[in-house]
Amino acid sequence: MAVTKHSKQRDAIISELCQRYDHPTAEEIYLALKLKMPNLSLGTVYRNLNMLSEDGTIQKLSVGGADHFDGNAKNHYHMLCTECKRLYDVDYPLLEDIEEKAVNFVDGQITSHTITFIGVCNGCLH
Amino acid sequence: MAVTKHSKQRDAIISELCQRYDHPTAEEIYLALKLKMPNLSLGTVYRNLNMLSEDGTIQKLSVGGADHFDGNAKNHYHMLCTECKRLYDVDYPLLEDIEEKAVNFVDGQITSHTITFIGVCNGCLH
DNA sequence: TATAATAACAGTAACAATTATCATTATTGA
DNA sequence: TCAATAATGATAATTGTTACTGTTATTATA
Repeated sequence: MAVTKHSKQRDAIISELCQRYDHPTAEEIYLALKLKMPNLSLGTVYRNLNMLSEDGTIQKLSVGGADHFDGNAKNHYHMLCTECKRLYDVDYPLLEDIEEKAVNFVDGQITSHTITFIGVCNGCLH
Repeated sequence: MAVTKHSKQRDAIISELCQRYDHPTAEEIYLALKLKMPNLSLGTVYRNLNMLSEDGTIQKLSVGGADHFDGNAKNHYHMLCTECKRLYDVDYPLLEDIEEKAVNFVDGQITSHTITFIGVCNGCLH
């Protein structure tokens, strides 16, 4: 079902997600908001994150383990640290033409693409 | 723990995975092999797939929902159909230098990268 | 080729992440 | 203001995966 009505919970979820750059999981958002909205429900967080990512308002990132969410809906790339499992933004310039080029290697239509770099972050190297 | 001894189950799992190009989930491999090995255990399939992917013998692909596995351990790209959720190989040429270039945008070391095209496959378009 | 050490197994329980259900509450348009 | 219904909270159910345990199979060595 598409997003139609407003709700304080949804606004809080979006606001929380857009204020942070650590690509939290549903539970991490839930725990953060629970402090200010003690009777927020985890199901509500999941429901909203899924609706919003289907809307294209936010992004869902699946990299193994729990799903992460990104308040920045514009396509950009990520790095996954194999040690701490954290996801970082990578400001590598968008490969504008990669989708058109890839069409030649694909039986179907391409609507977007993701790039994830795998490695170890500086925090974990030291 | 690393792979040391041999087993018929492990050989069957590798063989099954290398014979097919549909990047099956653990359960799909289990169901396929169960026909010939009726007392194969799902836990054995998971255990072996995880060990083998840590070894670098195979690849684990996390794209949301259940993990998929790829018998081709060489880096290559994939396309995810948003309709049928199937994963396809994309023979797009490897971006050989993208990791070196990305280092400038990352706080850490990069060991590999993945690219996933998102779209709708021909089967689902018709 | 027997044997001892132990990796790998099957079966099952436990766990974690996510989704579904349902009665109640909040939002919205008329 | 009120009716329609989207959204919520609480909880149950489901799904995907891992951990545990006693047994079996593999392997190296005698």
